[in-house]
Amino acid sequence: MDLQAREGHVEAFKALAHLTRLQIFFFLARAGRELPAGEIQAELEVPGPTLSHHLDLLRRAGLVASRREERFVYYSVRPETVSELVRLLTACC
Amino acid sequence: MDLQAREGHVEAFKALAHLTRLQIFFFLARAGRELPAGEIQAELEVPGPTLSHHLDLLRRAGLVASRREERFVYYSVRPETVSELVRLLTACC
DNA sequence: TTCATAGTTCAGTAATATTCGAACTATGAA
DNA sequence: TTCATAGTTCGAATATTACTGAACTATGAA
Repeated sequence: MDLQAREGHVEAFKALAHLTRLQIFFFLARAGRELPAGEIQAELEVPGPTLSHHLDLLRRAGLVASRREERFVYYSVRPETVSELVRLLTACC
Repeated sequence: MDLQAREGHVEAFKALAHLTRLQIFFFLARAGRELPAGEIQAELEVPGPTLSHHLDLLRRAGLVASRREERFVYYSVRPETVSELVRLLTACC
């Protein structure tokens, strides 16, 4: 196991290092399906621009995927990235 | 699995969300034993106060333990905290 | 004592992140 | 067209983190 700190890992941990973003991420994970941004907003009661910013950060970190369909933008977790973090942390201990 | 975002998880992810700290953490993990601060400093070539600051953050997040013995302060990873993160992330996907 | 070593705390500055109103883009319906 | 809905981008204020030289504490050796 290589156990090397890479910039990508830092970005992923950064994305999870904020309560609102962690809540967004877990809400998506619990849902087990893609959700439109508006449904996340209704759950977390955060202003639109703030939510958009957090979703963008999660997306750039590779933790969620986004897809536009008609008037909605659907977000979903990307399990591969999560697995990579699990693999990394499991290699530690 | 509860999959609830708690402040403690945020703190742990924050601690890992920085390249130097991730390097410190992995260096300790690879060592597989406690190391004095000076040995970490020799490896990472970071100024003393900066290293001290990062170690303090990792310690407050529960990711490492510290112990003074004579003139040295020994740091080691706390596997329980890492396991908790793994449990959390595994519950996602 | 005095000195050297190991590490931390202080304090000021620089850099990054967060927040969210206002303005914008995109899509579909009337 | 015109309007409403869904969401993003901009911009500027605020807040938080990061960095590190200087000064400090703690321990052991001479």
